Amino acid sequence: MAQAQQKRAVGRPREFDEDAALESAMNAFWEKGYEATSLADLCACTGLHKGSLYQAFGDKHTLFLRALKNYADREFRETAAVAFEHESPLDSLRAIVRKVCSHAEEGKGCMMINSMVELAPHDPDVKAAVQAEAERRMRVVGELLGKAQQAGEIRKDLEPQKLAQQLMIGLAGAATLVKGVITTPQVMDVLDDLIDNWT
Amino acid sequence: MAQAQQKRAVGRPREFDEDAALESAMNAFWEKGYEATSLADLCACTGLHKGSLYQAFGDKHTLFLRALKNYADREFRETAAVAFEHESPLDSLRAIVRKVCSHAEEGKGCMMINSMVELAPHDPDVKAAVQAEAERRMRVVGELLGKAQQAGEIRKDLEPQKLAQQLMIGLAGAATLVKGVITTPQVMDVLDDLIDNWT
DNA sequence: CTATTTTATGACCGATCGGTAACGAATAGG
DNA sequence: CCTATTCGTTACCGATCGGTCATAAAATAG
Repeated sequence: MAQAQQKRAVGRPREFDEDAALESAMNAFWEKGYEATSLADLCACTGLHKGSLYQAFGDKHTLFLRALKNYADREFRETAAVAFEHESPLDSLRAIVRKVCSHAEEGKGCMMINSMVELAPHDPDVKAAVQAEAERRMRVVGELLGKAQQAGEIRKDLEPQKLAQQLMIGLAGAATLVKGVITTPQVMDVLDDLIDNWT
Repeated sequence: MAQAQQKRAVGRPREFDEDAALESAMNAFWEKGYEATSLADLCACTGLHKGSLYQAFGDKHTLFLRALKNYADREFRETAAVAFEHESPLDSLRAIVRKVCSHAEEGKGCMMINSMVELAPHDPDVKAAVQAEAERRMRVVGELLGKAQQAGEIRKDLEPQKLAQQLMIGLAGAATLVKGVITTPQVMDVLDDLIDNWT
């Protein structure tokens, strides 16, 4: 395993950036959902042709799974980064809430939630991906809640596990309701109040 | 305007029950969403043919709006009924939570939430319907919260409006997460804890 | 009876769906 | 140079999409 940067391809080289194409596809799926995004849409937003898409990513379903994974990883990375910019665990939790809410732009919501609602009950692959991501986030949030409790920032009579579930449900509801019935600032306010109940 | 029960139709009489057909279509949309439910699916679950469907309900989009309205009205009716079986406003709220959670069966969720996530950002009609329904529910929940506060069942330092928003977000999150990452009993438990924080 | 109106049925429509095959262009190894 | 291999492009595939239409059946009105 010599070099990873200069991939010594044998045939004709790629003329497009695979990551950029994946990013475009991800945004299309994020905005319109799986069923409503056609191959024509994907070709339009990536600038590629069907053949290239298939050769690079496989069929629509496979491409969607990669896009979803890409979304999950990037959001997790960014959220974790934000979380550890603060000394106080509680401040980190509040920062996470703000980050997630601001990321769930109005009209787009959270791709994870969107996919869970649209596909999870009928698509085992999506369900597994969503469950894995939820578990990962629950772990991080649970740890932070434990630390916050240990630091005396949260009442000791509350179970961290329950609080983590409460927060996850709150975030999920937020990502849902921003799609039509409530504004992002409002939802942040409500979640802040929710956390206030724990102090 | 004589009689409503015996409709004196001039031509050939309907051979199917319109309400039953609407109910079947509603369940199909509820379970699979708008895009993923084809006309063929609707014909299969109603037992009708395309032509009959069109003549009775108009196109797919119109039928969906009627199904959504039907869902909203029935759920609202049932929820309101459950709410007023209790003397205590707080008990009514808890009953509403249980009702909504149990109605949002695992794998199907809540049709209102499903539609909001899938369509609200791109479909003005659905957005309006969802907003109207959210407003209606907020009103009921807000009233109950006010009464509960007045009855001393909820702390007086909390704003009913905020609590109503918290509950709506919680219910939305619940209806979302039951589709893959959490069970109905768990979600009920968490929402009960949420309300406990208010007492 | 005939005429009219409404329904049920199935054939049919163009458009679009996701996916594939064929072929020329561009690179590397020899 | 030639060959092998990969990529970009285009044409094409059958299936399905939502939606319409012609026609026959079933009722009432006269």
